[in-house]
Amino acid sequence: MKLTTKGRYAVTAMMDLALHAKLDCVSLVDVADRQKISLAYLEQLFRSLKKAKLVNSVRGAKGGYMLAKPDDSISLAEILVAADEQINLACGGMACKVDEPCLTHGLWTNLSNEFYQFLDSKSLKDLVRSRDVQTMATMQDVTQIGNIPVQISK
Amino acid sequence: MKLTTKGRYAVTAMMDLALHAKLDCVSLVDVADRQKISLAYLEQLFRSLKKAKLVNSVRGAKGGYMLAKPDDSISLAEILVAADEQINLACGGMACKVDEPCLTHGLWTNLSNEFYQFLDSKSLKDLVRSRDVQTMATMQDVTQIGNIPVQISK
DNA sequence: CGCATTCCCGAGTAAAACACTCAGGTTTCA
DNA sequence: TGAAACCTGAGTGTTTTACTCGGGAATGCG
Repeated sequence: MKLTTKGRYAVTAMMDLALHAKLDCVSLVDVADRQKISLAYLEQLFRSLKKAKLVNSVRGAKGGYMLAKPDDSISLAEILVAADEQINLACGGMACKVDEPCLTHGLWTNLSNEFYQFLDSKSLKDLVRSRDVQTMATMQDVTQIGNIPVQISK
Repeated sequence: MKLTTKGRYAVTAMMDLALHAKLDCVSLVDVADRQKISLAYLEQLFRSLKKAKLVNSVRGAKGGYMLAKPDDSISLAEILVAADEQINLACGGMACKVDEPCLTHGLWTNLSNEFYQFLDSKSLKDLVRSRDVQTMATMQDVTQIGNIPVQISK
């Protein structure tokens, strides 16, 4: 009943993209820097996100990643699933057979479904819009100015 | 985002108690048998459930366990928490400090709370009442007759 | 051209969590 | 007395997690 850091990082990184990759693509170095996530780990993570068609990539110098879809059509559930974070509380294997399911089998599948619906109803846009995310984001940008003095204008 | 078997077993076992320990206490041997769970593991599990005051125990021969409270005042959340199943999606340690929380910090705490409320709104009584649980339970009882020919009457 | 930058990829690995098991002890009923 | 049950701490193999590492391939820039 807990989230892996992979899932958490995936959401964080996607929010970072939503905040910074409006016009241009963003390099993972920047994301890693802003969100304090290991670069190598992020690269691995973005492989999954790309495979799930949530981000597009631009290779080579000045390359990076950007959202593959508008932020209001990417759900929290999608991101988590892309990061191997299966939203499935159901009983795996063990004594729970198809012909003789365990007492709680139905319970877990129902809960999983309900929970999935819930997470699927939250879009990346919703997340990014919240007040505290906005203030956090500007704080991170301010800190960034020291490192990257050029503001994106074009 | 997945449940441990410990949490699942805890709920299953509590449902078993709710179904069978109406008047008398039920031994873990019976529960283990009906629900196909290792006895030793169940014993360990019931330590936690007892510590959480969800069950009472009767020691010695003819002993066993019973619910410590009426089934409509035990929630799914309580059971899961008792089984060390923390309902907490929040970011643990890492780069997320109190003075400088990560972008998603608020998000996870909110989600955790919502999810907890949800699980806390489901009582053991609700779970046990569902149609498929009832049919499963009677099936298990029928299978039991071979092993324990005496029906509890008093 | 060449070289820094960036994405891309497979594999490896230390540490933690999980899902148990075991060996013994204590209490109680018959 | 002895079997049945709860009680307890410790141990252990397996799996998962959360990374790291070494190298490769594409691309922009001077």
